[in-house]
Amino acid sequence: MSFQREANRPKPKMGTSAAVKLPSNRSASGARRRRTRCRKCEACLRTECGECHFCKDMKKFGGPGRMKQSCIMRQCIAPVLPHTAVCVVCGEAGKEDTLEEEDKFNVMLMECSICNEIVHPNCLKVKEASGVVNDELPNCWECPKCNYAGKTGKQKRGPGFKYASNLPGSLLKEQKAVKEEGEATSTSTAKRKPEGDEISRHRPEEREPLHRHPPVLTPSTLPRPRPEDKLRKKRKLFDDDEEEDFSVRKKGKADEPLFPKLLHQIKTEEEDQEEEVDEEETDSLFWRGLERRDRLEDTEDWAEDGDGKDTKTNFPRPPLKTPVLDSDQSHCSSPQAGPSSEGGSEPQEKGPRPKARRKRRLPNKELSKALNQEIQKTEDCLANENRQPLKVEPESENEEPKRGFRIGSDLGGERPHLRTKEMNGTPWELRHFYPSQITPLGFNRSSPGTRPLPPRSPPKCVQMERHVIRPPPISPPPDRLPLVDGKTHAVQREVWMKLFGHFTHKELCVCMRVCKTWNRWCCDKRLWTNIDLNRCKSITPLMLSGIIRRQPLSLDLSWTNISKKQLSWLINRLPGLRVLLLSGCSWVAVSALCTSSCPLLRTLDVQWVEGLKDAQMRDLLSPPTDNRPGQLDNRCKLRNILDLRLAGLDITDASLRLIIRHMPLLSRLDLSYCNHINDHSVNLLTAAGTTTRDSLTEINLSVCNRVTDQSLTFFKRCGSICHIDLRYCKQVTKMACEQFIAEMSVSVQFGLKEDKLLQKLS
DNA sequence: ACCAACGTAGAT
DNA sequence: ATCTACGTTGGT
Repeated sequence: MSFQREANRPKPKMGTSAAVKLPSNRSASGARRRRTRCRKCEACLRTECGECHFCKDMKKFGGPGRMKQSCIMRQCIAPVLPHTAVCVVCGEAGKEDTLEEEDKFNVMLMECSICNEIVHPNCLKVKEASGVVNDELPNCWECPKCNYAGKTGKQKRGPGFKYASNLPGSLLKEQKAVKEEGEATSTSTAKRKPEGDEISRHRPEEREPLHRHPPVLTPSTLPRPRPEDKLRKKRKLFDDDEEEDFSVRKKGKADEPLFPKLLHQIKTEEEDQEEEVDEEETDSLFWRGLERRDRLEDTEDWAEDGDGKDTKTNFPRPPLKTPVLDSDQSHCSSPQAGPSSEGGSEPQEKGPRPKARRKRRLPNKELSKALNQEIQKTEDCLANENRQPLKVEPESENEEPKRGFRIGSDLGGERPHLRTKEMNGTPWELRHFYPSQITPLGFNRSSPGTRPLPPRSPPKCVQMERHVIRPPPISPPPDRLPLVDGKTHAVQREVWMKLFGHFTHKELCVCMRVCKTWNRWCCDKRLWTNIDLNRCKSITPLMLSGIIRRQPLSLDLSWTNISKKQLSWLINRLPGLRVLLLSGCSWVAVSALCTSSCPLLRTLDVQWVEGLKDAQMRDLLSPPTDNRPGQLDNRCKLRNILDLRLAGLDITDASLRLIIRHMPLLSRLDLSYCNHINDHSVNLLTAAGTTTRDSLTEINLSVCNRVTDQSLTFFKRCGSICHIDLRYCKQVTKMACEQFIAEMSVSVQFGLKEDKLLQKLS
């Protein structure tokens, strides 16, 4: 970046003809039409972030205005053809508005991603050849001519597509940075051993002494193994040509049979298939976590508090309001892609239209290649995972006893030292086991580390970047399941949805492979309010897009090696996120929270985050420093946090002061295993004039060895306190606890639920 | 007419 | 391979 600056200075005059030149494009057909934002997608509806490179360039944000690019947060997901676009054959605009769903395709304008020609499929003379519709982009296909000619369009970028990597904040950069930052990465990679080995030896942790203590955090070099070699081989298979085969294969097989000639159906199907591809992959990756989650679902309580509540609530009973539609629309806003196309029960015999074979073509080869690679990777991963037992140990979230303070489990969680190990090349996998096993408090959760670690390699950030960002899942249009004979199934979608509501995420993933309609239905975000990727070794681009599509209210990325860029990317696309669990992640990744905002976040778990100390806490809690006009507000980005989990962090009163000041709603605070926390800290939290004094309902100070009996006297000031966990605090006596109970009994009845665990009796 | 920003040539 | 700059298009 430094060099960029210099570059700018000179402001060489280069681009005279730049934008205008469309040589190759023009040759084939008329002028290339620039696409324009759809104005409906989530991205289009957003306001400028004011922080990205492009925003900073804008005059309104005090920049020079030279770049003239839209905010990276507002990159349209489905850029559309301009209204002025017309068919090169008949010279008329698209007429899809005039017809029914089924007929739209032939009268809508389609832009060829290869020759750029914009035509009405109906106006083409070559009807025999089939066009290949690109579902990624509205009104985009490979026209019959090009398709027939076997052109690949490789050389050009598809219309309307922007390389994410162009974006200044691109992962590419980060990646580089990371690399440089710690060469540990590569090292670790090299060292990394085959998963198999690791698996067998997971146990060790159990033996490890429960060091709960503030682990000495190692430098922030992230141990991110990125074994890609393996993948590499596979990828090859999907280069260009292969990719086609791949898609074709998929569709041909499963779908065709179902919906033979209907264009819509075919389209849909393929679309779905495509989706399936993504979804499947993604989903499968979710399995582990999902499965886990599902199991726990019934008992899970974290929903208790506001945050979790919503999340969980809907799950079982699918409220079928289709809130999502709007946003989705954007995605499908394009005439062709509209959800509407689904219902097609029409026999597609309609004459003249070229049979468009729907195939999901990525806008450009690069993209597709990248995507395919990812898919491949994912598949590999899947394969591996499937091979292994899906069992997972309960993770913090899940296990979390309703009350939020489940000490043992979470706390016991990972210790940083683990990380160190990883860095050294030790099995990253070990992490998985730690948490559950290390329960100093004695709450060992079952599920010993049965879970094998999928030998996944972390994805390339680059690839993630190039992923097309998709809007939330569409609440699938068909009200009823289309049948092969053109009729529809008697059972309505809502009923199906209720049924799906009882499935585990894993099961939903399976359902998604059944048919396009189920695929869509099962992607409904109401079925995915909680997405759990806890301990998922590698977060791939597909997973990220899968997450975005489902718009979860709760996301657990604990103990994953998610990168900052990925997290940032996610957060910015999950505006409604309520619960974010990042325990055990690196500070580098968590720091994404410093620049992204998730105003609705209620629960933040950053326990055992390596490298998270006072200074970092300050960055996390400080209001944006950028007060240029246009900036939203300078309030703390985490001002609405109710539940904050800081177990195992090396933080001091300095952090507490910030928390007290910036989190007025804080109700639950987990400071267990924080060795610097002492009576003075408690004094601060409960001092007159602080909001925490009245807002705190639960506090976890277990294994805080500097806390003494005196803290209990401070807690008497708290008006709402209901739960005080002082277990394993060496300096807290049982006597003091009993005294506390006795004194409080005048107003509130407390009881000792366990040794040094005070709980309000209600 | 004005603003936003697409798509790409050219610089790094 | 990336990133910047900008002519020009598209929308209002």
